[in-house]
Amino acid sequence: MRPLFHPAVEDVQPAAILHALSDPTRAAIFARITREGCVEACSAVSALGDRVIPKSSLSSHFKVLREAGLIRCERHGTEMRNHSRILEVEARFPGLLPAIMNAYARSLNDEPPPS
Amino acid sequence: MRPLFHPAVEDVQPAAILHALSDPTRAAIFARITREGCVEACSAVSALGDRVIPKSSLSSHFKVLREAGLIRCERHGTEMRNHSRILEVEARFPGLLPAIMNAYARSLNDEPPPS
DNA sequence: TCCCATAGTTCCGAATTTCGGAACTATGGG
DNA sequence: CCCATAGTTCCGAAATTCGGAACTATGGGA
Repeated sequence: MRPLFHPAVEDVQPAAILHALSDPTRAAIFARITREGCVEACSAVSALGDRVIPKSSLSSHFKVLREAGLIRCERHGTEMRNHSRILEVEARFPGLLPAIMNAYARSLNDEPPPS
Repeated sequence: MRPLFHPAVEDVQPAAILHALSDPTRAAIFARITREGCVEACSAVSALGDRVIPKSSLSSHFKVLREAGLIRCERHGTEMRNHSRILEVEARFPGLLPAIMNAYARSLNDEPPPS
């Protein structure tokens, strides 16, 4: 397995970032990776509410985030470690990712889960 | 023709905004409406580079922007006037729209059109 | 009033994208 | 060498997007 492709930070496109984060599931995954520094792929499953996300869907979510330049993925043994590229992206597009994550946090506060 | 539906600002969702603006054409339309204050729909066609955007596509782009809460549309006679809701959205999600528009502006500077 | 031009919307089939189960591959440990 | 774990790929079904053609709404004449 050759290392996965990651775009150089100067090739990262706003459209790709917005598309990647326009999916709440991916945004939650990215938020978690950023918050925790490093997250192993499958462990993210159990953490996103109680919804079960199929492995194949998760795999493609990670691929979208990686190709958008939002995360860096490397294999360690049998597991995949995912790191946030937020600092790199922040340098290129100042304020973008914090604003997006704040917006999601805000809207989650506004609408607590329908209990 | 009854007035079009516009979401209240407190119902505006980050996912919808990111999805709407993840399309460069829509982002350009929104940027133009915001910059100029008010733009009539079809006049936006000629302004987006030299690419011809079919009327039906334009119509659905405006619809996506409107339903995401980014613009307000009202009919005046036979034409449609579109206003940016950037101030409302800014109040709810501070920094979000400026950061997105800066990011697009930045990436356009980085890659001038392939002449 | 009727007709026309302008401006947008709707309809609908084709192309593209997303979803997710099942099968497959990679890696490390007995 | 075989197995368990972790992810990826494949592929058909479902959902979205695209855009041409037909349709509708509005206002300005004649």
